Amino acid sequence: MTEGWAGSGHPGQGACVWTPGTRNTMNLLREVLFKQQFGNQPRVPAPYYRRKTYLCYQLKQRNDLTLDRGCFRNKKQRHAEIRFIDKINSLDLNPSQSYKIICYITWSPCPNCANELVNFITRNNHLKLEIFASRLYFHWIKSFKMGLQDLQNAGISVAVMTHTEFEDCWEQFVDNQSRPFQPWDKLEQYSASIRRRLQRILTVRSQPQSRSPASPRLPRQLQPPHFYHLSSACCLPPPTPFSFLMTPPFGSLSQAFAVPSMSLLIDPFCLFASGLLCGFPDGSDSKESACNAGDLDVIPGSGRSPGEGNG
DNA sequence: ATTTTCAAT
Ligand SMILES: [Zn+2]
Repeated sequence: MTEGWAGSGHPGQGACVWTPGTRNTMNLLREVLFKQQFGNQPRVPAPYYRRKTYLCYQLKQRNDLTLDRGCFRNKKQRHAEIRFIDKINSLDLNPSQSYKIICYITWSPCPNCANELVNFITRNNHLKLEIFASRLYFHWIKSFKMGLQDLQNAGISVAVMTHTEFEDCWEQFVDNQSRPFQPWDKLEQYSASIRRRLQRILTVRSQPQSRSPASPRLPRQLQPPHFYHLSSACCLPPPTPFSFLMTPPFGSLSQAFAVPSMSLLIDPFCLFASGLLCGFPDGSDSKESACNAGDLDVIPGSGRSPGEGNG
């Protein structure tokens, strides 16, 4: 029985499974697909294509023996991370044995998936999960940043893919024709920039009110609740940051559940800097990303129109 | 130096 990429048609549409002991029947990623989807360029190189989410995982024993590996893409609304969790759960791993799972993912997890991953790893203390993301998914939106923080607070290591991880991914998951990994232009430079951005996100800023020097970091149980768990719709990124300004009524979204406020979903500073809005009463996330321009902290829409860069 | 990103047409 060959369990290959599920889904409609071409490889890369669904999941692939590799079983130890047998021949490697896992459908490998094609080289172009790997470079297109795992590429960490800040913008998609021309000609345009859409960068989707691919998750490649390696399940390892304590002695570094790989027990399982596979690659997932989302299936409609079912994100790759959820399919990955389902897959690991289906393996019925021995709870008294410890495992390590390495994940290479093109986009970092959304808030809902981060929440599910936290629940998953909390229920499975014998698993050590390491996530390497090539790019940060909506990294300027507060709920997405909090999701990444939650991952780390739950003991899940979150890092940005470097040459080492790209190379390992190339060797483990790509139909590489036995050729060595050849990095694309400025791979390390892009990786370093994204890593700096992730560092800023994962660095818990001290609360302006609580200045107790004895408690540098609150335990997870005492941290304020987040909003993304109310509905998966909360983690849906707005099509454009200001799309809600253009839709006359808020419509079904606000009726379905109590959205605290749109300002909670978007970095206030992003809107503030855009000049469209000003005077947020809750300046919890203001001041951030004002400096460090030239990194990923640059404010979208604050400069000239995109696509009109250097010339 | 930098976004349009687990689409929907
Ligand atoms: Zn997700």
